[in-house]
Amino acid sequence: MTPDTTTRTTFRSVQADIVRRITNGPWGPGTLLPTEADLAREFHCSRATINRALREIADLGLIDRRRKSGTRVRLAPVRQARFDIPLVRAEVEATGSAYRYALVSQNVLPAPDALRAQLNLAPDAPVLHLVCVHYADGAPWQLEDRWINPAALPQATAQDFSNRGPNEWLVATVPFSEVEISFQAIAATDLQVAHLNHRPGDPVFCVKRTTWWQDAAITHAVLSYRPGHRMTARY
Amino acid sequence: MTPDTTTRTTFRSVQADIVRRITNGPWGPGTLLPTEADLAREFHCSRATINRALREIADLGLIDRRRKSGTRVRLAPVRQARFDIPLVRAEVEATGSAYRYALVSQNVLPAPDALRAQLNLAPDAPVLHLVCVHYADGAPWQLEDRWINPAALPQATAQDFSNRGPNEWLVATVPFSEVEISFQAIAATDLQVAHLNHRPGDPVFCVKRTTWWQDAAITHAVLSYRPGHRMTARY
DNA sequence: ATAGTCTTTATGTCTATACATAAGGAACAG
DNA sequence: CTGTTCCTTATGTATAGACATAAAGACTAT
Repeated sequence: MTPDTTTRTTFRSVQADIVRRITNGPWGPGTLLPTEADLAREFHCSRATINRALREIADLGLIDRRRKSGTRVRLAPVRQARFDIPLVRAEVEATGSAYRYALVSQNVLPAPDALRAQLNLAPDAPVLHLVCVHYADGAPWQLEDRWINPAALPQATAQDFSNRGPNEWLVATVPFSEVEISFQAIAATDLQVAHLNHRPGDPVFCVKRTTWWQDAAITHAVLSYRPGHRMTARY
Repeated sequence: MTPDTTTRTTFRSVQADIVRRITNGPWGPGTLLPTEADLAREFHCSRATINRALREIADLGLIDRRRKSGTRVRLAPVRQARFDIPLVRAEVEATGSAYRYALVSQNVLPAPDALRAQLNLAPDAPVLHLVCVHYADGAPWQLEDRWINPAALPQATAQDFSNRGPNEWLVATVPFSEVEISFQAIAATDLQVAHLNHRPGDPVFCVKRTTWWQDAAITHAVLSYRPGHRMTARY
């Protein structure tokens, strides 16, 4: 248990040791940890090193830190899963498949009520609606049902999306300040049946994403995947 | 553009400024950023402050940092979504609902082939199989279909799960070194129809989680949710 | 009791400095 | 031309010391 003094103390070794004590050692859920100063003395290192170790452990969700109260092991460790959200092109090419893109439709129309609420648009505000399909080795991979707010992004209306997906154009063009992303299972609609090899009512894995820039909603997209798609993370 | 010198320079302000320059300013994709030393001079702060700001921006996935080569804005920002994975109890109580737990069945049986592959078990290895339901205000919220490897966790067989969910027992009892978690949409099976208010074939949002401790598979769980469930994150 | 104020304390952050380490690039040898 | 060695450089990390800040707890006046 005595820290090694022959090798240089690194924040990673401190971190690993503390995590060990929390997960299978003496510091069970609810335990109040020693202060940074005490730990620094114990590990023969500076407080900054302890601070960094503890800060990262807190990031993982294992401990809670509060000024004056100190550092406490969480009762229920709120572990977080991190999912990479790549561009579809990268996602497809990562599987070793050839990527192809196709634009299905593009038009400007008054915003449907549900979308108006989601993007906080004025009544009768026009929106740009795009439907496109992303293919992996010729088979449909993802259907992109996208709405862009032309009030926030006037250039979008004049843009040509026949060769390049709107998402690729957006990430390269528009900064964003906030994104909300949600995963859910829905029953296949006509659009998904027509483009994704689904049968009507099939379970479809779907990602809905809304993006804002400085309090203005930029775009909302419904990305639905081919049958059997999973989104995986390890930690 | 000149940094503010009247107020104290904080790594957060540096960070915000640099992110601004990347997202809507002069530092487009592929740009090589000035070195930490140069930025420290520009922002009138120490290199440690710049380092922390850049390190966190790299964590977000906006930039790539390499020794000697320097810091470069990523071509395709690999944004990551972080999802909290709370205990069901916490998840339900966070919605303001009353949590209730029920054990549906508990028995030891030979592992089905698919599970044997997933957990890397010996042929005919026995596993503990549990089915339980988590309720929010009396309505079913989540169905937990869990398999525990008694070879890795002998105490599990003797444990009483009638009042406390296996997940709560597991997180409080077993450390883990690795978790794989995946989200997908499946068609409702008999089990989900019986316990979750689904109709047969309905789309069900489902989370599959496998947990290892020191190369031994501990447990595998299929968590399926009530109709309409979404998993949401912002960043 | 109760509300407001002060003290104490643990974490949060910044600084200056030092050394470690990965990796690009130049110099060199074959 | 090709591979090896060495130098240089940007990031990575540790340290001591200082001050900032949130918040618990004590103390005080009503």
